[in-house]
Amino acid sequence: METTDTVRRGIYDFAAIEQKWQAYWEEHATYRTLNPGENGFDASKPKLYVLDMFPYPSGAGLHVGHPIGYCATDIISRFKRMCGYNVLHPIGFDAFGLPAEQYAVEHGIHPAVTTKTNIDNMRRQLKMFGFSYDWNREISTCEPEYYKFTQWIFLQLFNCWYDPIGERARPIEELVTALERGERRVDDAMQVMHAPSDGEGVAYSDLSDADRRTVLDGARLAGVYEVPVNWCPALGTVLSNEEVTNEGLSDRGNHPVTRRPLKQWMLRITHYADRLLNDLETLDWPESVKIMQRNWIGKSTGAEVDFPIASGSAPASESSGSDASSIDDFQAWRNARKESGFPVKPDAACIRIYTTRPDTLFGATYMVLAPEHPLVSKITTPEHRDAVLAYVEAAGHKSDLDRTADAKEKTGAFTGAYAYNPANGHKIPIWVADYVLMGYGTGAIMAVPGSDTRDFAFAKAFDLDIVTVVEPTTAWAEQVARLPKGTLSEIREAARRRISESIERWKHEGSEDRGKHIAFAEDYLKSDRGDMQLDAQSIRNLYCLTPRVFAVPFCQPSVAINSPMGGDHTLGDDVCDLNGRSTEQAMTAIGDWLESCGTGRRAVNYKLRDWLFSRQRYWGEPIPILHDNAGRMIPLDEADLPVSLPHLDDFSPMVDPDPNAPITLPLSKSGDDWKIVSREGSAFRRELNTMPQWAGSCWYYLRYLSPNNTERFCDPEAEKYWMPIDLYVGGAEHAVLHLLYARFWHKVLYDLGHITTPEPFQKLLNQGMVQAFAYRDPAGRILNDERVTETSPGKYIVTESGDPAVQIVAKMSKSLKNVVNPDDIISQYGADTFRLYEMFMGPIESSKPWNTRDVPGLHKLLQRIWRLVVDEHTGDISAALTTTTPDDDTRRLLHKTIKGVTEDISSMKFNTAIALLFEFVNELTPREDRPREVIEPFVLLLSPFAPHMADELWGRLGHEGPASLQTWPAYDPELAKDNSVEIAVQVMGKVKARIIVPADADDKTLERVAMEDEAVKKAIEGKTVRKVITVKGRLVNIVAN
RNA sequence: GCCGGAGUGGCGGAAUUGGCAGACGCGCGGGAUUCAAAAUCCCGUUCUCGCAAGGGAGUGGGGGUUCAAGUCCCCCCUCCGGCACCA
Repeated sequence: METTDTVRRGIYDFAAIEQKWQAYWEEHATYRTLNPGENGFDASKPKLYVLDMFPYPSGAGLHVGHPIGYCATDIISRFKRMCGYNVLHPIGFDAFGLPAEQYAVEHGIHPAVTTKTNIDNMRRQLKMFGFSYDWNREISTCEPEYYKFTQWIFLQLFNCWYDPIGERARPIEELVTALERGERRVDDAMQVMHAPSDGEGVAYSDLSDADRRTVLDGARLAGVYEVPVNWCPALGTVLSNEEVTNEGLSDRGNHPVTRRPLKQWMLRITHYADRLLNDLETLDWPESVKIMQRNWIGKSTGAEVDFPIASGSAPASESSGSDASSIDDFQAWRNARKESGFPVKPDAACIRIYTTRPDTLFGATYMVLAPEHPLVSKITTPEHRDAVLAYVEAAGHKSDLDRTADAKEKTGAFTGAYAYNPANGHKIPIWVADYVLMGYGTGAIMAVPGSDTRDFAFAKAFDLDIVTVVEPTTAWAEQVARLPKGTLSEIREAARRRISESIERWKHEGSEDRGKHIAFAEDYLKSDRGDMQLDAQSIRNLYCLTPRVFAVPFCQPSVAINSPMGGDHTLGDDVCDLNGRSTEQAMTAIGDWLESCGTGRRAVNYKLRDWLFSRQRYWGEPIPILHDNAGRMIPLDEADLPVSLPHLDDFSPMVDPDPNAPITLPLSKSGDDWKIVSREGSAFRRELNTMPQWAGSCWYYLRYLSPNNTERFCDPEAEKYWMPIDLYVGGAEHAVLHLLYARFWHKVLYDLGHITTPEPFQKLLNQGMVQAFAYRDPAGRILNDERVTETSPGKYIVTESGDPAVQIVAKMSKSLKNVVNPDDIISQYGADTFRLYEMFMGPIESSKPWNTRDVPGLHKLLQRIWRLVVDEHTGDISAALTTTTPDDDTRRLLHKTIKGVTEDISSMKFNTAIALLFEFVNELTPREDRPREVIEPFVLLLSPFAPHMADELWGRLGHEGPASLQTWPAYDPELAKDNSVEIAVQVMGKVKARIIVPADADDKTLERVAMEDEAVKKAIEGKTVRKVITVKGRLVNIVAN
């Protein structure tokens, strides 16, 4: 034992080496990055800003999934630094928000304390990996020095408005000026009219002070609105749409979420919908993330159409003043609309709908209002009132979860009221149903059951008319024809019944385009059940006649029919004839027609909702707003920032299982000295809501640029130099939340001239998840590796029972007890081994299982590299390390390795880069003579991956300073090529021989050498050579038969 | 249901974008070294038939294009992620 220790003095002591170099880097500020203007800053170098998504300081610390992205960015940073770049590579902590606070609540310690402890632990872990962060730029979002500027940005949002004409945010003062000059006016809902026509609206100067305030507050990008919000009783706070899963549970903690109307701070991200959508095109992001953002923004184009409510349907009501009006004379309404044009706000006598398929207007056979739609109570007739009220009541009580679960079953209630279809004057019933959402479009739809799946299902359930207005394509009909036989015979039978019932009426309608269908129908009735083939053409005919017999409607674009129908010619000249037009043409035609008639207009809609920005929690940024007794909101001055979070002993959220319990805010428990602000003799109350989790992370990448600037959120010179971020690496779970919010704030700051780039994150990379192996027993139970035994490679049994088990890949989870702690791995093998292992596991962007069994392989690599340089017995430089000139093959190997590693790092293929390091070591290990000329550059190649060992070896090789500050080795492209290559010779596509030829051998040489080969001769014996294909440097294929 | 991504040895994964499938690592087998073990070094390792030489099959399944397909086209299956009454 003792002898071993003394003899092997030169053993690879990773613990000592890593400690030594981490201390050195810290002492010498090796990775300190200078800003433009600082002493020693080299402006001639190109810049690179490499950013990791910063971590939440959770009590559990880092698990092995975190560092996989951090290793990747560290390798890139170190590599580019060696290539001569100024590299900005910072880190910090996302310390505010629910996870930190939940932890504090659960452990009964103040969040400020737990957060600090957790950050200290995480910082220790991060340093242990040897990442080359500039620790001078470390930030934490919960420090007042940081959130001072989070609050400052909030004030920017509060103090600006979105100008739809200039398509950018502008200071609110500029709106005041425009309003005072009369360039913009105000409508009767106190909304700014951005392009008022003559005499329209009210002049701002004519408004009272209170109204002026309402106008301005309504225009701000940050404002308070009463809206139905996601309330999570268990967390005691509201949540944004993005924080609620599609099961209606909280993103964090999986608690139920209910809807309740509350007055809340909203950020008007919807103004930026188009820019957030369009600018995605300029970004080098994974397509999947772009798609997710596009879907979330959910832009659609179509039209808004007004449907006048038919008189006689609305009851004479008790509160006549607010009652919906109605019209008696459809023609008169049309004429009036032609005069007035399409009003900005729908008048009381009509229902405004939004549709993406205005070309199907003639097929609108009924209308549906969302249960929350304000017109519901106004148009419902007395005899339907009870049923409708009951339905609306029930719909209101349904949680999101219930609504999702019942999605298949269509429910609804008839209001008793009717509206006129503006295209054909048909009187159509108005229903209430919860499949129409108040939050999208206008909260009302025209139902076109012939061309919409949901309307179709609803119409079938409630026996409403279905008219086909788009002729199905043959392709669709063929698909239907492929349905199981039973389905088809059902269609056939049902169709027969419907046709015989309706054929007389159809004839009577005298529809022109029904002529051909009627002929078909008569044939159909004459034929026997058995011999009537349901070919594609019959299916199309049947769908045009009686779509109801089908299981699903035809919803694709095609050609318009029945638009109008034969019997519709009562509308005089004002008919929009779409028949025979393609869906695309019909859209244009109906759009023009609607606009000329004043009954509709083209419109754009978004799924994106405004960002619900207040939280009823303690551990977040206070919102820098004061309230006066008149209900006015007063933004604080910049000089009053930060509004420090007051210390509270009881900071727990209000948790009441009753989803309608009145809300108490944690900050209301603070003393009056914080809550009440006196100014010039008046008392003001502080805003008691806090900002959400995401606020701090919306701009942290800007704070890194100049974290110590107390005057500004960032230094303009630094911003101009470093932005945008050249590489941003993090988990895919932030695809919409963080990445959308941050882009929004960034654009606002850009509009206001505070920063110079329209987008923050130029290139984005999602690292894959680190999973774990698990095992499934015959009963389907999932077990971890402690409970199974490997009997032979790939075969497992449950240790206890002997049952067979199969290996599967699962998420690491506390419940499975298969979470790997990086501290354990590092204490056993060192950080360099850990880094190499994580990078060697596979492509950075794909998820893959952690396998501790594989780790020693990478440790062995480092030990072998160590022994290439150091004599293990003496601790001196190995005697095999010589100053002799390397032979040609060795030099070629080095240059090939440099080329490969350089290219692989550049394209972030770290796993194959490490494979090249292995190959180099495999080749050099057995050599008695290892020229320094190849070993030294190799140590530099190792540096980004295993920085501690590289710096140590570099020193032992007799150099001053760390390897990580050296210049990246260059390669000679000529030397990186082989001079002879092995080429496969195929006969009819099968490899029959291998030949060695010069690397640059031309086609003729290849063919000649191949034909001379004995094995080839044998293979083509007795055959005629038809053709010889040669691929230089790759293969020869002889076609012979 | 819709939109993405993926399926390659016992395992993680490579494969000039149409050109020798399985680089590299793990595991496994064999050998050297050792009194022995660990460590180290060397050899082998897709499956299958065969003592061997050698043959056959093979990238989720089925079809196709091509001298040549893991890679391109059509159909299908499985897994993972996202969205989900968005009119």
